[in-house]
Amino acid sequence: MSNSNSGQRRRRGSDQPTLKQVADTAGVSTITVSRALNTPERVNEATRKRVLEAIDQVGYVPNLVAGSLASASSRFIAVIVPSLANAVFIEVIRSLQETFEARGYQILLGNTDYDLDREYQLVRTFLGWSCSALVTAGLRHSEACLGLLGHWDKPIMEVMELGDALDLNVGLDHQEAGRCMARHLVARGHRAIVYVGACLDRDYRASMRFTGHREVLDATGLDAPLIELDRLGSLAAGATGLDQVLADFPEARAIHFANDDLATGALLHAQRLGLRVPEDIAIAGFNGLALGQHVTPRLTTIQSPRETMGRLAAEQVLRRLDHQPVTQRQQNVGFTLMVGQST
Amino acid sequence: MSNSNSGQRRRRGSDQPTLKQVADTAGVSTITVSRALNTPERVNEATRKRVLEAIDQVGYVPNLVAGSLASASSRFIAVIVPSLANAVFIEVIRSLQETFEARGYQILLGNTDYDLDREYQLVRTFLGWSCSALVTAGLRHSEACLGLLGHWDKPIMEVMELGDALDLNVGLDHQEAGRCMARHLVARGHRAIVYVGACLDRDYRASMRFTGHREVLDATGLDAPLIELDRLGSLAAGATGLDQVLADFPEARAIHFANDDLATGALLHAQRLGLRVPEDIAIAGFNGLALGQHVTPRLTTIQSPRETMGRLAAEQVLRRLDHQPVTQRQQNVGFTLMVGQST
DNA sequence: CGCTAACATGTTAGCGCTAACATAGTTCTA
DNA sequence: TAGAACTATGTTAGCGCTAACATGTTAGCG
Repeated sequence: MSNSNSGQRRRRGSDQPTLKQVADTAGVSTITVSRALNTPERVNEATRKRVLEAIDQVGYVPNLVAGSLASASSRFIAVIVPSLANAVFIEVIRSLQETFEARGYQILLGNTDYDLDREYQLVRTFLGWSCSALVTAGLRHSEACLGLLGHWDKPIMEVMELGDALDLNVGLDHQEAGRCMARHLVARGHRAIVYVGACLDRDYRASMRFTGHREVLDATGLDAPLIELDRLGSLAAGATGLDQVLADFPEARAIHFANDDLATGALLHAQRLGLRVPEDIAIAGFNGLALGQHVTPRLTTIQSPRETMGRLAAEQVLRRLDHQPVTQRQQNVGFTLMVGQST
Repeated sequence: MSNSNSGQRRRRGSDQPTLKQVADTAGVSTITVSRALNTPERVNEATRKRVLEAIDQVGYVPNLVAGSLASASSRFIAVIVPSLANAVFIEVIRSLQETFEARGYQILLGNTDYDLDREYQLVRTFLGWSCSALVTAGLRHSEACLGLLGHWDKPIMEVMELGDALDLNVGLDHQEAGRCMARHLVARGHRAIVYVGACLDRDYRASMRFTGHREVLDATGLDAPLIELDRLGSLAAGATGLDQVLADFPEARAIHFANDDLATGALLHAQRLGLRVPEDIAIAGFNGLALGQHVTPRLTTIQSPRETMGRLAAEQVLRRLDHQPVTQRQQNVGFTLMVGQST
């Protein structure tokens, strides 16, 4: 029996004002308040005004959790990157964030630390939050992760590189970028060229660039020695890289670094060692970070359009969320060789 | 009348498996499945195993939105910073994220772009997500924002600086840091010292450092000229800053920059101009970014313990969330003067 | 003036989960 | 050996909101 009052359970929940209280204050029903907030064009202007006043009056803050449960979707966009230590991802995140936030979406940031199992866990968690879309850096995923995403019917955007994508794809051709820089070095007359990467098994985009690099050197009849550092790209690692090249390949006259952090670290280290760049050793990087453009000699590098990549990716996803047709599921943002004085 | 079948409403919601289906498969009630996931120690081991198998079997992914609504709290931690362009905040975010993620909390990142109104909007949104705690960079908030937070009963952590905090506080004394560097420059024998900042109205911590700087110069009987750049700290802005000092204060022999980006930009620009550092002009920064430690001459700067700050802040919040007593509501993480060759 | 369409608002029934209370079985204590 | 204390699991009632359907009201039309 419903023992009407005595045996009542204590309520939980926050003691924040709810839609109901706003509705009572404004003298309308809860759904009208809901509509005044979410689809204002469907509510008479006078009513809407009354509702907004009531909201102010009672100090109402919408409970987005409840809204998301009822509508089975949140205004979250899951963004998964392999690292927050790398400026490249930060810049992509920043431009994704700007574009999404302007449209009322909130980014949910996940960091895999280059571990596909962690990616799977993050995807699981994010699916649990009823995200509106997923943006992930890279095309490689675990089987388990693919299993989850296979059932999912919301937009999936894979950024950074181009290839066989699950859904949407915005990026650039890393192998071609590697070829491009190798061609430049060869054209400069260099013959003894070393490629220096950091953790290429994890940063597989850098290893794709090495593949392109090697193709060109092979075709030119040159050796393509590789030095792999066991810690991720940083200025300090770049200095170590230079030392290692000098020790292992004293004949080397040019170094193609996997990224600008390494290259700049090496360049600054060369200064400390009293080596002339590019006369004694030429140095090239990849990414086009501000850093490399401020050192003397200016770093030769490849500019990856990170802002553009983030913005385009976000716009593409937003288009899909607006049910507008997406004409190009894959977009190549390209890259630009920036010839500095370091080669 | 309840027309039992014909007039049924169509359901919405995702077609994902729910707790109920797991429960049926495992032959237990939903609450047991819930407990097996959230408080496993309260479920018999054999039962728990059966439940976990059922979860695998049906491919269940917990709906965290529903869970949060029912429990009136999510495992979100709101983190609000003024900028993602500044490496300092990125590093703090990274160490917050590591510490929180290890304990199963997810960061909800907000970027105010140094705008207190945007901070208010972000706080509103985040409260709507039933966050477990709020971490914010800085002690300054709008009235409206304080109004919202006043009612809120969950942990609030203010990081970066020290002062009159709402709840918890981990940071350093920026005014003292400014004094420290000014003392160093004076001790080095410099008399004509210029402070160069960027958007000091927004980056008010930098202006606190200037206040400390001026105090010391005042006490020494020296002028404390200030140059303020109208764009945020970057290498390029630092170069501009140096140019401006050379133009406006040709007698200047030392520049105290508001941060390392500016200082390093100026240092690299000095190299391009053929100026000797520190003989022609001494340069000092603030933050202790890796960058400044790799240039030649090595930058004199103040190391702010950003990793420590993030970790301590997160640990303090976690302690509060675990209902453990928090002994120190305010923690000073201090700073270290790092004397390089640039002064 | 009756009909339809468009608009404005309301009623109802959950979304999927967990807090609170309830109940059974088991171990321990006096 | 009664019953207190503990363990393991279940039942019930929402959390606060919105989709779907329902109803009322006004405008437009021949």
